Amino acid sequence: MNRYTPKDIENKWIKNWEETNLNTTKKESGKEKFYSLYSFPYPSGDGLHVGHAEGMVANDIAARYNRMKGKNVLIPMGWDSFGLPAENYAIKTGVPPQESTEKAVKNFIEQIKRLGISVDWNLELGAHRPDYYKWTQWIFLQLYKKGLAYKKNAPVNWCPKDQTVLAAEQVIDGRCERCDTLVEKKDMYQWFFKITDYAERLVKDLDRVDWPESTKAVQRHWIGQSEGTNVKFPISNSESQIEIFTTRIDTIFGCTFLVVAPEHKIIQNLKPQISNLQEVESYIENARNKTELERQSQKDKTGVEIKGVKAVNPFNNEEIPVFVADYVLNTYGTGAIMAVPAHDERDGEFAEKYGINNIEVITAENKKDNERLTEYGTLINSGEFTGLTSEEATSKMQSWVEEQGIGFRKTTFRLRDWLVSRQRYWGCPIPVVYDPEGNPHAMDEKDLPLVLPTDVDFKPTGESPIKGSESFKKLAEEKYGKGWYFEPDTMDTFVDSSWYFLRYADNGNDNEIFTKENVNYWNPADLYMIGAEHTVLHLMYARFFTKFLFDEGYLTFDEPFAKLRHMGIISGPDGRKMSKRWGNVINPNDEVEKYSADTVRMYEMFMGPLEEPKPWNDSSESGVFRFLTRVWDLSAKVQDNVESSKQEAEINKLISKIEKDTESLAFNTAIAKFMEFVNFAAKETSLSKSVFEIFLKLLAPYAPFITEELWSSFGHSESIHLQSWPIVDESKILREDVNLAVQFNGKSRGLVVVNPEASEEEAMNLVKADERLSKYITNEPKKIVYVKGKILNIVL
RNA sequence: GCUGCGGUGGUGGAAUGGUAUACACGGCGGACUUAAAAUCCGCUGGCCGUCAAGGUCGUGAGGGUUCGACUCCCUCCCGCAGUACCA
Repeated sequence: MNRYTPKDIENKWIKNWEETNLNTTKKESGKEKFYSLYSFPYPSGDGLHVGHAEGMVANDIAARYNRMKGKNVLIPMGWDSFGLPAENYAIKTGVPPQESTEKAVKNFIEQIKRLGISVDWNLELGAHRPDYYKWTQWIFLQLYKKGLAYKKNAPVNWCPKDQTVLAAEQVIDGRCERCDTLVEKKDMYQWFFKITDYAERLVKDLDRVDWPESTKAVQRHWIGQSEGTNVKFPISNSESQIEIFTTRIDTIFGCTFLVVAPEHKIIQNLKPQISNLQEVESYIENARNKTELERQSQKDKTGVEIKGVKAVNPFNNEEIPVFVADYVLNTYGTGAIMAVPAHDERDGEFAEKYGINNIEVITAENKKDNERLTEYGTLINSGEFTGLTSEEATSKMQSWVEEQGIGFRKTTFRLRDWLVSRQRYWGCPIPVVYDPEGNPHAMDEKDLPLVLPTDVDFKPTGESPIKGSESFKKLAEEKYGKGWYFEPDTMDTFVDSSWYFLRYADNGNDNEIFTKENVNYWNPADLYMIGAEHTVLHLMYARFFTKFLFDEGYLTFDEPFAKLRHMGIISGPDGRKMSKRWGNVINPNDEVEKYSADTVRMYEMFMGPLEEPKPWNDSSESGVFRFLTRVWDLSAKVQDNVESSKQEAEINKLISKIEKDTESLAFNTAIAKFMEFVNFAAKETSLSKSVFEIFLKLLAPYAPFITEELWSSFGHSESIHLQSWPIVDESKILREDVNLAVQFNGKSRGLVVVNPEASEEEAMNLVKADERLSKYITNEPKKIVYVKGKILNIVL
């Protein structure tokens, strides 16, 4: 028998599979479909990392398994290829992003092929290619038509280093998620998508998808649905009112002041009444200049009373002061709150500082003195509502404000509209043109794509580099007339990745974004593998787009990812996060060179549960290589006519184990079971060919190369990957005697070997006959618990 | 603080009500070899005990439910991740 030489074997089969179009997507009638989707990777110049490999291999095992199970399988790949790294590289080196991106893509494709991922490369797409972004622009136009894409002047998050605005979701702890620079607030005229229209559905429909609970929880939290009440408080001596939002209307008798956000428009309306206008205005000016981080991290609450203005509590007609304070956010609720210092931590803290009084209106049985009760309880000091529970009072008070016409029940969300403009070059151009007066006009669909110009200077200036493009200017004037110009901003790259999964099956279709037939056949994805870092942004935006296209009648489903799993983050061998800084980065292609692609695939799956974080361990990896070598060596023992009921039994048991584990993505335990089988088979003097061939089929999704080579060495001309998944033959599984654990009072004392169908009496007789066990029987058993084939517990 | 996940040998982990530690790594001992590598075989949770038979403890801690608990329930501790003035 020759030795296992993976490099030659693997390269041979990569070529062979390509030549025979093995991975071409098939859509045969009468078959179920399986869509195995890997999240749109950014084609970085550094190449594939172990996390990519982990997710892609999981997708590939699922794809190959389902193919053998007789399904039509789609496993595509594309590139989230717009974005800052390529542009920054261009600024540094002058290499156009088009060029560096295509180079990186080429490298990615080679690496993915080398891992044996059965991607259909005919369907490969890239966000940066005009044949793709034509349709990104098309979606923009559809949103625009429905009023869901709009332009407004708003204070936005501005990253001074990247020289662009950021979405709320891209600001982490007041810093730019990409470069960690402190984000500034800036008023700008920008494009938004009205994702807030979908807030309720985005929360509710999470109940329908098979996703990790943690990911759903993060999305729910981000969207932040709260049930509450809007109530209008009249202003004394004025027509104006301040509308507040509260989730605790039951505490309204304890409201001793109102607070409005510094940006609240009511302040402008009340100006003539304000006696300390200068103080109020300087506070507002001050708050405006604070960065997001400064506002968040200040420990003390600050604020100023708006003197000369009093609000009236509609429940008890008492006059209360009004403050402006930046702990109230203009972007949430109505931008104004009723403050109840006795039952809210924040209001309490503020009231203490500014000497405002406290009225307790809620009590509970076990409440201590001086304790601030923030939970529900029973109402006190609340007029006719006194004595009611918080729940009862909430419902009565809501009815009352509705009757009075001064308020209503309201569901409020934390989610804000999605700011999509970016003042950068390497992104999808926004398909909008301005007339000489500066009014925006949507482009006509037939004029798409609006192609990114190449005559630009990449240096960032705070405005899009596209502004300087002569060709862009010329194109606009030729098409629309003198003085017309294109929108120079590009779209957030998250727009590109919000719909790519819908395009694969129709990639290259220049007439429409996709055919309904294809898109609704393959989608939603049956397995979406994506890093755990993408829990809010991409997933929420993609769900929004899908729901929009569903509403527009293009899709028959409104959740894009039926089943989603994260791959656990792999840390370095030292247990630290892989980073160039620590020199602990494992490059999957180096590992392929060192051992084989099959080894890297199986090791990454064997490390631990797919979703758990886990450290890389070089010597464990060599254990997987050892396993594959043992598989290879086993083939030398294979003979045509070996009759072994034991081997038949073992392989049939293995079929159902591997099937169960593969379906539940428990790849680590599946591999352990392969190893157990090999440990068994290695002890046999000869191995039945039919048994070994079943083994190879089971292993094929995991280790596609070695199995293909051995399969072909047995004289098969058709690929192992085109074979059907083996079917368990129950009759071959031996009803062997089993070890029955024997316990006394729940303590294990030994075992007896019995037929799994043995009666309790038979089992007891065996125990009595066994000296080492019978010695424990000191008196008549009080109770005997017998579970066939598992346990015999004798209670004394 | 809140939300979610987790805590099992020297290490990665297995077992979701039934012999805790499968599988693998590492370690120890042995075979083969001039030697090494590779390969193969055996042992490998702690403690007591003659390396025996056997006993005993043991899944973060403490309680509970059960014939029986890593698994279910309660209280608490610790770690990781996300999030944070959201009214």
